[in-house]
Amino acid sequence: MLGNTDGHSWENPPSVNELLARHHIAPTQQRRQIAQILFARPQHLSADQVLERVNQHGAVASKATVYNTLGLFARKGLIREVIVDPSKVFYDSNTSVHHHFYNIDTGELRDIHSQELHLRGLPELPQGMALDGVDIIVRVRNSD
Amino acid sequence: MLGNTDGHSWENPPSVNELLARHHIAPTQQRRQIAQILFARPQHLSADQVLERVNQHGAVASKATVYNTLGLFARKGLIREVIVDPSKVFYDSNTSVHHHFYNIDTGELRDIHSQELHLRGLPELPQGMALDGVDIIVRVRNSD
DNA sequence: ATTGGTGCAAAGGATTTGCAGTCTA
DNA sequence: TAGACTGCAAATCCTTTGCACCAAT
Repeated sequence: MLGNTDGHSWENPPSVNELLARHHIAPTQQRRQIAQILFARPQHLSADQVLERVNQHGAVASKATVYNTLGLFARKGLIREVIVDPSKVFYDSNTSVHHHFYNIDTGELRDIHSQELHLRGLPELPQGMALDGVDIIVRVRNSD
Repeated sequence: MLGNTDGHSWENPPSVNELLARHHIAPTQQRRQIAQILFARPQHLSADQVLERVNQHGAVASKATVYNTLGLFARKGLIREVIVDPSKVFYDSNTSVHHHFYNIDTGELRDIHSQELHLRGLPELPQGMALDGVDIIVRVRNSD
């Protein structure tokens, strides 16, 4: 795979500055740092985890800024919100089309590549509605 | 359709007492009332909406009891939790296999019948995991 | 008597908000 | 200097918990 839908390749990732520019987001210190963490590799992080990591080596961003930034990135299409757990939102730095395994025992989230799972027959949308996205979540639990 | 997976038909619904008995749930006043509301028809309700409706004609159940009861019903398989909105859980009184449209503008949740949408190639589950369920959420927004 | 169920209020946790201070063009 | 961004603390909202009371076996 050389790239994804509206994005970049993970093999040869653009700089964070370029990423932010591409999505029309003003590059501030904390936005760059947060993007740095998110786009180090495809991953699923909660706001709390991002907050923790961004401040791991000294204070960089406040809680409010992390929430604001993640919300902004999601609205701008840089990252994807994954809603699988009522208690917190995950942010997925991989925006290519794919789906998820969610382990309800451990809270672990794993990708399902889009080739592994296909939908047949998306029903027509109700009047006056536009498609925003399709989420497929395969919930699993530990079988022991 | 005469019935659904582990359940009952909506054309000829069993009494709430029978429903509770079938799922090994002790029939108390408030559980009966809550079931009454949920199973009046297939629908999607938040805990708050259930609380509101159950107490519409005089106090019947407290907030804690509504939450406890909905959690219990979900664990026992009487209803299905639908997680589409980070801010609240919906409870679906229709437990037959089906999926959902979710309007991110209005918060409205609508069924997609399982015949309208099929999955091809459920990937094999990771080691030591058992399938719990598959949720498909088609997110839509108002196109105006 | 013991077990389970309920109600109330308080606690909890994730997220948002208000607002003052900062930065940058 | 205006407009955008940040930080802190307080506020909010949904949900869970602790604990005393009540009901049924």
